[in-house]
Amino acid sequence: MKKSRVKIGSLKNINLDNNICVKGWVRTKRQGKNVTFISLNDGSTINSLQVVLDMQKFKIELIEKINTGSSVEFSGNLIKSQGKIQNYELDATEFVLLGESDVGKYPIQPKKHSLEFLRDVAHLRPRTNTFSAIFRIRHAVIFSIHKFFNDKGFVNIHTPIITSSDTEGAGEMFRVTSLDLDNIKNNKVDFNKDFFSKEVNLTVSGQLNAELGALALSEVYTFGPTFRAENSNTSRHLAEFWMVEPEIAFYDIIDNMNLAEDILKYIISYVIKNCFDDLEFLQNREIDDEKNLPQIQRNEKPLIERLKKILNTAFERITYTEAFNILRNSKPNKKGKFKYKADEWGMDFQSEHERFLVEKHFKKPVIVIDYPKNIKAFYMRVNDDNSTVSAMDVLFPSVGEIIGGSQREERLSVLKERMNEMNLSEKDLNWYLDTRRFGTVVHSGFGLGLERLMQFITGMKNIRDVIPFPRTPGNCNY
RNA sequence: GCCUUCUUAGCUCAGCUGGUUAGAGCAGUAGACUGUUAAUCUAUUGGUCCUAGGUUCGAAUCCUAGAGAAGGCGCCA
Repeated sequence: MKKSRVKIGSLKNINLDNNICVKGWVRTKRQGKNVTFISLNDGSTINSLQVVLDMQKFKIELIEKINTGSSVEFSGNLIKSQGKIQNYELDATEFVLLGESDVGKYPIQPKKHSLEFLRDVAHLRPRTNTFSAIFRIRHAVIFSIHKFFNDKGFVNIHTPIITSSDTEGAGEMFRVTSLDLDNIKNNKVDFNKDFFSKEVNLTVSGQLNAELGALALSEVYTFGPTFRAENSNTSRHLAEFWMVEPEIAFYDIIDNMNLAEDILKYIISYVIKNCFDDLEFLQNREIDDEKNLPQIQRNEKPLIERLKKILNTAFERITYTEAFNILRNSKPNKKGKFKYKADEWGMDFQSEHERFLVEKHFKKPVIVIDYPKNIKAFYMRVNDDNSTVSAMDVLFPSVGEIIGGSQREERLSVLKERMNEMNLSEKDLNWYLDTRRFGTVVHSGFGLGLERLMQFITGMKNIRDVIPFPRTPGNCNY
């Protein structure tokens, strides 16, 4: 009788001395004269299963074909382990080698690889402990986001990936076309002949479409890929990344801040509860990694403590003007330590300023609101002072801006005026303005960068290591 | 896009102010040993020193250009 497969992650719920079947990929093999030990992982947990092969029960030629990277099905008894590291192990009675692996050519060796090298073999890096942990956590984060919104009665709206609006000014866009680019007549592109009869691009944000949903369904969110063709070469930027964008009718900026703080805490507490083993692994990895760094460059607290601290900390909420004054009067500013001096109200904060506020001054997440209107987008609601808008940025330690959002401008005349100021075409956005023409309401929303949040939760320093297949300038493999 | 640094074996790295035949650990291979834990021990294979020019009697090492990578900055999430 063929036994059904048990995932290695569920073995802790199974009684010892049960006969079971497991399938997975070999991490390491230690072959001996009497017994061979195999460390088997199937991706369900960071803890690989030790499989013990009694050499007298099997042909040695068959055992020799089992190598790092090969896939094997083992059947046997789950028994108490004689080893010190694991509580139980599989005493194999039979096995089937499902897929061989040429260990001389398999790039993932049973040793520590650099993250840079693993990026080059991104198609195989999920086979490592680090990346399987990260991708399990990523799943938990995604799932918790949907659960958070679902439990609150939000409706998930799929906003389009291909879009004709390039109004947001959120960055350079990727052009989408079905034209034969090798045969353009007169070097002049006629978009009337293109698939959509107009110029279209990959979306940089689902916000404007989400607003349409909010002004009908009250509470909505989009969660999808967004694309920026900016030539950004940093450890915090991707050309293709995932963004969560809730949009809520009848919410003002205070409600908006509360929602942002709530969801971040919810996600983090969900991950601590459901991915503790993986977090612990990443925490130890980080500690190990930082041993080679000078004290100043190390994290003050281990990963899990940093996450827990977020849960029991009320985020600091300040206005742009308050933040500006703190920066202007700060020591580094007076001593000229900032690369960009904070001396003129209206300036945009640079990452060094954000880092000072979060890491040095308040030592906790900070929400900055009421930014000068000149440095913010057209759809943000103009405050009564007529010089600031009801924008909010949530700043996190180490990753910086993790959320950007605002109360939206619901007054048709003010919105039109702002679009005029910024030279945006009313005609192209008529569909958007209709929401203000017919039953407009106060509403708010924000965008949460999934990968930025992932960086904070996993402690990974480079954003390319928290997404399975990173897209960056000059890099689109796999 | 800008600034800085880096590129040596499959991987992680050493290689001094230019000087003969470029080294180590791991992986691989052969063997030994063993309830092991990234097992251990012995032996051993393996190199377009990123690429193209240049300087020099002589270049992994110095210079120029290019490619790729990392960190920082800007744009932002």
